[in-house]
Amino acid sequence: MTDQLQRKPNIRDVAAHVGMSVSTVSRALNGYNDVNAKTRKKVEKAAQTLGYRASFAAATLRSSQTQTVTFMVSKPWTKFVDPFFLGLLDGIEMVLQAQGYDLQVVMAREFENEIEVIRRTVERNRCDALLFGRTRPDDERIDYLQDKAFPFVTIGQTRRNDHDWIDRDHYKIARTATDRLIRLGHTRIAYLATPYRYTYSGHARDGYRAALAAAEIAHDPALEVECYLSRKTGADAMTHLLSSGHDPTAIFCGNDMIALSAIEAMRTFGQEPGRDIAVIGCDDMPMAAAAQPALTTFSQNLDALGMRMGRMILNKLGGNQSRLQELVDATLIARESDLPPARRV
Amino acid sequence: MTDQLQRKPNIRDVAAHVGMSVSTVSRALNGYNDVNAKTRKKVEKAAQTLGYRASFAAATLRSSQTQTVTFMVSKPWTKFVDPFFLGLLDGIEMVLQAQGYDLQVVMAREFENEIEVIRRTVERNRCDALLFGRTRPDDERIDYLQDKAFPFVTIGQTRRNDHDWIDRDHYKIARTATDRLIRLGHTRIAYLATPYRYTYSGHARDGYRAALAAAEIAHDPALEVECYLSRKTGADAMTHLLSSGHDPTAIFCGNDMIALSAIEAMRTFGQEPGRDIAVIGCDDMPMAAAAQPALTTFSQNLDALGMRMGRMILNKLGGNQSRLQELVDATLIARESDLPPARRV
DNA sequence: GAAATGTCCAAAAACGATTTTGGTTTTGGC
DNA sequence: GCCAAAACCAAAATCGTTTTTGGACATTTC
Repeated sequence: MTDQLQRKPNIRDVAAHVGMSVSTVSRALNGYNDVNAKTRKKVEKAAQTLGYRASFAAATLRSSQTQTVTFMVSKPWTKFVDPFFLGLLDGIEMVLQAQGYDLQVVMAREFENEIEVIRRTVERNRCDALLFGRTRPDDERIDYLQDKAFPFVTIGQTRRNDHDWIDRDHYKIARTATDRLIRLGHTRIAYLATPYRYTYSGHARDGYRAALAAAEIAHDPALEVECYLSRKTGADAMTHLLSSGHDPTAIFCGNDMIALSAIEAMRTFGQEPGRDIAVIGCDDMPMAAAAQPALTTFSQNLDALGMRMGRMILNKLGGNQSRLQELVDATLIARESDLPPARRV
Repeated sequence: MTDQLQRKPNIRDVAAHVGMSVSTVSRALNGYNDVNAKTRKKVEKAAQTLGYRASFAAATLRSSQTQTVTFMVSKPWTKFVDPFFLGLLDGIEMVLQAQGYDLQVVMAREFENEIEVIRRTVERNRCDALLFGRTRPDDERIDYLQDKAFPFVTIGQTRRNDHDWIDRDHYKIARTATDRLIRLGHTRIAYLATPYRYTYSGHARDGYRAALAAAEIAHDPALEVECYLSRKTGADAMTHLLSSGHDPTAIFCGNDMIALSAIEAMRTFGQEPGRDIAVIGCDDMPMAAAAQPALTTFSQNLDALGMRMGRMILNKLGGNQSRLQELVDATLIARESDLPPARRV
């Protein structure tokens, strides 16, 4: 039995090398406690020198555990460089790998594809748990996974909300932003919404409306405009508002992309952000700080969000049955784009 | 034999359901041609109604094929929102899935981690091929994979360059940019380099120097400054140049992040990009077009790059032994940040 | 000193597919 | 109508682990 094998060594080779049975090697390597410490050392050493690693397929087949968590990325995230994305993964990965879990990412290029990607992943048993975001009020992915009793955590809520999720508090964000604009003296405040298909967008709208109601400002439906995920969507919305005579003096935007796009459009009307129209965004993407004027927005602590999400899914995998739901606060980052209307003079 | 099974159906259930042998079902489902078309239809239908899908682990174990390609993301890409990244994956995925391959992404959070992540992935046989970028002149990942004869394609070259890669032509990019600045009348042209640890950075430097040499402009080493991957690195470099009296009238930056950061710094010296100092970047990230003044830079057609990369790896997986190496051109996007020094007056 | 309790390990049975081997039917050419 | 070739299919071997079962030995307890 030479140490130099042509083929990849398997567990039998290791067993032969140390002169013990296959089962002992397996138990030694997998940290069972009914194996002598000395034996374990010996086995580990042998595995090391032989360059042995357990076959993922074989281990999974037998134990039906993959030690892997899958994050599914949906179309909008694949197309746009959302700062949200990579920082989040970083946080998740950090937590998972400490417990010996791998993180892998798969992509769904079409909306219709999402459920199919999930099906394949679950039914072929390619991971132990799923993570994904962009939840909708009625989300068939969640129905499916609940039916299969497959562990998952989402970023974002649903109408029924009877599952595990983590979410930023968009209601509070919108409420805070709108309150602030009101306090600055604005009354014609527009809301440039992220697509309503997503649950969080509705929460933000509720926050916006609640702030108006609390200040006894009549809610003007024309000042609520739904935007989409193209680069120019904020500009379109802004152009619509300004050319239809609804002239807002302030806008709260569902995200920074919309805000920056809207700013471009308002300039073509000779309106200057932070002087003629106050602007507040959300997400604090890199461009926000660099923009002229610097954009007032809401931070998102991605590493922290990711780590919390990672801990939640580990919790699930550990067998915790209870419902896990976390609402995360964002903090306002006051910069220069939201000065009061008084400044105009 | 009821159609409603508690456990997940396996291939035996399908076989029993259609009253045929397991091997026939397998061959029918895997597209072998020695199975009657009618039989195949029947089997597929049965699989459909039973909700059967082949176990990934079992199939991989037996066939030692995963039908999966892994893209490894390295630290800098995980930390920064590099526009490079997601668009690229989109292109790769599109090509792979058409041939029935899955794309998955794994992350290496530390530099030292990269080789370990690759080892685990390869040795546990979790995929059929690897993709990764950020190659260095001497890259141990490549040594390892060549030793194992494991299929891979990189984004970027190495010193030996005896492997399959795809790369943007950074030599040409730098040459074009520097030529252009020279033609605009500049002679004190600085190069704010991406980290030299990466191969492409050296290529760009070579292009920069070649342009200077061709115009018989003496090469001033002080005008070459290496930047890193932090957000402020371009600013640091620019500050160094301006405060040490090396005053360039033009700069070519290894990427847009460096360029935009440098612009911030030059403004604190009262220097205005596109008026006092010409600036050319590279990558055309979203911020580049939106900046004031809009940044002259080089495009990168990510979908196309990704698709080409996908085709290359499929080629490899198809058994093509020949060396695959592709150099991709980028086109200059002339905007406002690189006007001639004459404009100063 | 026997019984009970632990500790450690070997043999063998899964896991669920693919692939090999070989046998039976169909087809087609003469 | 016969034979060779092609088409089709069943049985069994195999991939490399983990887990179950149970046995051997040492140590403690009565």
